[in-house]
Amino acid sequence: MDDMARILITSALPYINGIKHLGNLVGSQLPADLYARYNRGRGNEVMFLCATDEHGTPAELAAAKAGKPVADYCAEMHEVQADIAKRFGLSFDHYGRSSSPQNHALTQHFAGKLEEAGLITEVSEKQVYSNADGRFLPDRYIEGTCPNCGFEKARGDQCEECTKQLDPTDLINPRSAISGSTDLEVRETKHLFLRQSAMRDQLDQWIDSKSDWPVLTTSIAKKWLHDGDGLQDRGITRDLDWGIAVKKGTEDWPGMEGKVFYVWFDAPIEYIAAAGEWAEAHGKLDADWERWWRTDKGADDVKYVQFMGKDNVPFHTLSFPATLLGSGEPWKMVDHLKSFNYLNYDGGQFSTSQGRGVFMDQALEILPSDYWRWWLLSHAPESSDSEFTWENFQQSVNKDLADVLGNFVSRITKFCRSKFGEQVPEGGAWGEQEQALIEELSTRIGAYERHMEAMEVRKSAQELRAIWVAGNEYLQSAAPWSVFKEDPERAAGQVRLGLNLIRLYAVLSAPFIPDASDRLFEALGTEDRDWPEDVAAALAALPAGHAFTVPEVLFAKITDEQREEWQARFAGGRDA
RNA sequence: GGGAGAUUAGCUCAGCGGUUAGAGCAGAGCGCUCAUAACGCUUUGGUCCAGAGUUCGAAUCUCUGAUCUCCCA
Repeated sequence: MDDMARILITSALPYINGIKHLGNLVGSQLPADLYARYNRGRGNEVMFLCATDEHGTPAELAAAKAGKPVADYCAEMHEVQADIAKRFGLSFDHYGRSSSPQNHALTQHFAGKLEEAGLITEVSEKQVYSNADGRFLPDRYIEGTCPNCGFEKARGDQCEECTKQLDPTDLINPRSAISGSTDLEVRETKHLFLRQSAMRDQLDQWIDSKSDWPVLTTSIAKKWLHDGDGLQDRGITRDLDWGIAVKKGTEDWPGMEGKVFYVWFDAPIEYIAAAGEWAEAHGKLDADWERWWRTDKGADDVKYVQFMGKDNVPFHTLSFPATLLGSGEPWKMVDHLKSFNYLNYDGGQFSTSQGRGVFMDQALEILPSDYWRWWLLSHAPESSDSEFTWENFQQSVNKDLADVLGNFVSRITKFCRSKFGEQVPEGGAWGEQEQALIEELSTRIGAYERHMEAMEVRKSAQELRAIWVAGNEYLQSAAPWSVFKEDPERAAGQVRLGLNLIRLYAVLSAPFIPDASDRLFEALGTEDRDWPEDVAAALAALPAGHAFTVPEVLFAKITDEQREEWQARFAGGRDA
């Protein structure tokens, strides 16, 4: 076996204002978890990090709507999201918060380093201030009549009716989208900009060095780098209360009093800060997290993989790298970047605002997480958008989980119990059929490993399913229920192999369906979760005489009645 | 307005220059009876969005167009 590899995995940070839907889940956190669990299963050292993204105007508004101080609101919502993530089996080593002290310090540190490197400029801007709200309003929180088409609810950044891009000052009868107040004025305010334009060549070279990235990813980055005037500088501060105070490291930043960093700047830095939070939570030293993130402190042999939705690619290929490279410090940069398309819901989009589709908490109310994990991962939107329909969900889950895998476990354990009792029977030797099975499994497991390592999620699922099917094919052709009548000893050997197949399946399936896998290990009375480097040896792991119990139904089927009920319930309008 | 992706069997998708285009599900037939009316075997089913071009040869490359989705302006 190869030396143990070290894998750093991050998934895009979910925003704090509400529970995410299944489309969000399958776009980053779930495949990241699959990859993390697989690598742990292979014996690699894994650091899997995620966090809630908590700053910005939407969080403030959501808190105000809930009638709570924003810090309290975020703290509560973080707990809610962390709890749901845990119940979905997302195996983060740490699930942090972008509002953590670690992220405050690190964000201010990066800003200071970028300033030292001459990559920060101060720009004076005119922004709309609402006297009634007592705050500056981001462009999209100003509403008015579109000067182009007359649409009355145009936003300050764009008219959704005629798609014309607008400046807030273009609007006729502008008003605050928050309070409706028309008592608005334009005020001068100063902001810091990150000079991404000055880093274009450096970023370009870095992208060029990633020859193994998908064209989809590099072409998006290249377009941003070279289109028009090239990569634009971006504001990294805002006039808000909720956020990370603008400082140069630990020192004040003259002229920036009362301002905070813009959420896009501090959010990706939380990937790193989350490792710091992990260290604190586990009583570790700084060196323990720095060996994942600082190439001068041990991270030079780390493989770093990011998971995200396609819309997040520019941030991860340009903005965040600009921060890291610009600091002049030896931070670990991403090695592989896996992005996903969108999952649609029954002929339309999942919609958080309209409550259309299934949200993570609702999903767990109606079925265990493994059902969702299996369907979502085996239908992950990798090459294009994919679609969730209840019919497809019911069919796939019933066939794959209940019939192919669940029933396999059931038939072999129950047959053994009735003929040999609840322990692994002894006697019998492997013949041609068994050798053929071992060969097929070896080939298929090899393919499964290659797909997993390439992060080909759907193909991995297909191969795993084929591995389950191989067990049914073997049983069918070996037919121990017939053999038993003439040659009980030979049947015993076949059953012993079948029971060992269950353990093998529990090991291989754990990344997809961890809870079911745990139940199988429990029923088999073993904690031997070693990856099958040698299939023949793995199929002898449970020796004759080893006691087991027949597990309860592993996956109950989804009935037509259930499907119809859920279909109606989730058609639109999250029950408020 | 610019860019990207998609369009292959009823459904969900592989295949991305080389024999008669594949898988799973659904449909049909047969077998088995250990099992969650489960499993196995066989099988029906396709102008590979349209048109033009390159090539000895195209689902696969090029161009044009259509439809859908997303991103950017």
